Amino acid sequence: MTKPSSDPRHTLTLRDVSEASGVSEMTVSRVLRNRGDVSPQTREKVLEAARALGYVPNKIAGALASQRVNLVGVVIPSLSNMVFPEVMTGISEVLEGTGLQPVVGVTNYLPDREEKVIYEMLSWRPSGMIVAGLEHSDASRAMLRRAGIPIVEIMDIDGDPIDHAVGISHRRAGRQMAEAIIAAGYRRIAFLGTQMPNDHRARKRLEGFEEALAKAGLQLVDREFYSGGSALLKGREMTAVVLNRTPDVDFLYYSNDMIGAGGLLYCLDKGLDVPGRIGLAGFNGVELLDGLPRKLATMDACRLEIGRKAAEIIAGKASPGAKVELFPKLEPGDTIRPVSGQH
Amino acid sequence: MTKPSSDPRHTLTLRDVSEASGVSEMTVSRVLRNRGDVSPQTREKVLEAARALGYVPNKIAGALASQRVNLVGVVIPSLSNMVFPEVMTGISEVLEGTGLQPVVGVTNYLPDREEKVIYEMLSWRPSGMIVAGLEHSDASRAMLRRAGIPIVEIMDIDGDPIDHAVGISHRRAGRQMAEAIIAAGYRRIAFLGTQMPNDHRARKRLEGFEEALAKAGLQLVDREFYSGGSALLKGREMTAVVLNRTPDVDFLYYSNDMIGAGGLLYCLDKGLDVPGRIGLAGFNGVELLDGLPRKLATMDACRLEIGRKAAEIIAGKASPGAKVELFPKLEPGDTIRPVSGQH
DNA sequence: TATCCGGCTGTTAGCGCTAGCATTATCATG
DNA sequence: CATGATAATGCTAGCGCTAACAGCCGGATA
Repeated sequence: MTKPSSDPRHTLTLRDVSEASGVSEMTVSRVLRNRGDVSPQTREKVLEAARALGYVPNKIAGALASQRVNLVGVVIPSLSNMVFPEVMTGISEVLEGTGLQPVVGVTNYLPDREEKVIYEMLSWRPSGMIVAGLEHSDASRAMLRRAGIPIVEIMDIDGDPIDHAVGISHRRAGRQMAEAIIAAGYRRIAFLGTQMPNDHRARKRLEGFEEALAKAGLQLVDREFYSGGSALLKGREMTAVVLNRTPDVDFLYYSNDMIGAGGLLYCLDKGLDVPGRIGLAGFNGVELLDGLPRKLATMDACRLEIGRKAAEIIAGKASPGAKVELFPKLEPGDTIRPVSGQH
Repeated sequence: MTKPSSDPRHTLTLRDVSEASGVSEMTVSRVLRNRGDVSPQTREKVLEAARALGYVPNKIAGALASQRVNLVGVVIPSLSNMVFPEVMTGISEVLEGTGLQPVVGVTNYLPDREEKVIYEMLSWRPSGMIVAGLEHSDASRAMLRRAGIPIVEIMDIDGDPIDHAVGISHRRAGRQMAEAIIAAGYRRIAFLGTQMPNDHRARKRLEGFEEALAKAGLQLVDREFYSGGSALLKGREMTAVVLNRTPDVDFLYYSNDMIGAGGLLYCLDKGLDVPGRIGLAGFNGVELLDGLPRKLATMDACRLEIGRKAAEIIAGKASPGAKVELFPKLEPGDTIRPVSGQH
């Protein structure tokens, strides 16, 4: 009968380490978790044995026994649009020191997928969940509510959170941008954006935007939607379409910076006077814009801060009211002309 | 004594569902996992009860009991550079139907962090691991080797894999690009790239590049490095520096497309004749380039395909030799002039 | 009628670990 | 020297689930 330690294919357990170091499993467990009193000599012996064997603790068993899982589920719609990676950065930063670890799930803006992702995550019994947006299926909401863990919905605060919410008001952001555009004297304004029925935040921005236009007696003179493909290229194409269809348009409001950047490059290519003849604005405040020939007007979505605040709530470092509202700053860049009469 | 089901704060277990539906826990388990024979009536009853209670299975316990975990660890250096999200897409696509689920860990190009991430992941006993790159600490390699699960190292094949490797030869990619540049008649060539000691793939490309230059009796006339910040902006800045320091440079080879794009925008701003007076090339083949005023020369890194192939190996759908080499295609775009004498 | 078979359900025994004690060794105190 | 305090270690009993097998039942077979 070969001893387990002599079989390199055997999966190591605490028992192996305990046998190798001549102490009980419990003591090994204590050493490996840095919990409870263990004499320095014993500690050293155990650590030595664990290292020599190449033992990696089994968190599955540990989590089951201790009823504690150091995981935080993060459910977001996409990784490829530059906005969520930055949210993740904020989350990781804060979670770093807490022993908590983020686990990401991606929904591709599909409610069904979101439901599945949430179900999967909850089945690992995480210590908390961070979910993008306030719009979820009834089943998703019910699961999250029942889970008995802190839930933070992020990015948006225009709605009723399940537990906590950290974000900005996209409706207000749209309104603000519209007001700035109107104040700058633009009147024939078009919207260019994603054709995603489930991008609720883009939708709310547009609603706020149109609301403010209406208040000024205006309405959109054109609108164009896209889905899929290279955003920069799509921005060019849509801009071409709109400029062709509505030649006298004097402002292009994009639902995100990436297509806005494409539009800007197109306008510059065509030799249009920006921001004199035509103005442009996007949304998000992505780093990319810094490298453009001209800085696109945009609004920062407070992504890093949202990630941080959400993680703080999960980590119990902050115990705020249900909603935490952040306030994006409008950055006029070089693509909105200065307000007439005060330059 | 209140029954558990009457306490909304009680965490649900199989037992609750079993009591609610009047069958044994085992049968509930079978229904919920779709395994084994269960009569349609019983199945319906159980499903009904589970739904009514809002029961979410506990995978921790399930995994411990069955010794199977449907997780695949994916360890990558970064999420913010457009390349890994696409790899993830490939992985997810293939894993979709297999019941396996990817879990991402990010190392920020730090070997220490990589070691920690791998350790954490292995402690969840995943069914397989996909790790970017071939360079790891001894401890990391040992852990992976010991884990007794399929390991796939991706992106790079210039080296010795622990188990499997799927990727391209970055050395060869660098060489190929150099050859194309030389063939096009450029002679005063500069390199602009990341100052990351641990971006081994960028390093290998540069090595291959210089090797091919040397073979043609050439060497770099200038080089410039950066770290951090907005890549597009950095591309502009570095390009300005190089053009200023080495005015007669006639080709700029960038370590990635993003800084290459910045450089391209800068050159166009300055009214330089691209690709006549000066040529440019990047690396990766990111979508972004499609929207630029001129298409940057680049080499596709086969990201999607790498993700797919790696996932197939993990899922056991493919059982290839140790290494799977993919071959990137050089896309000359509009920033390398046509080879003299054959236009 | 005895036997077997396949469909369905239940029972038993852990998976590898940790909470919560119980136990022992060590030592200062009165 | 008994006593109690403290530090170090071990034991027991699960955590919630599933593999493996055992049992039961009705019907077909010989």
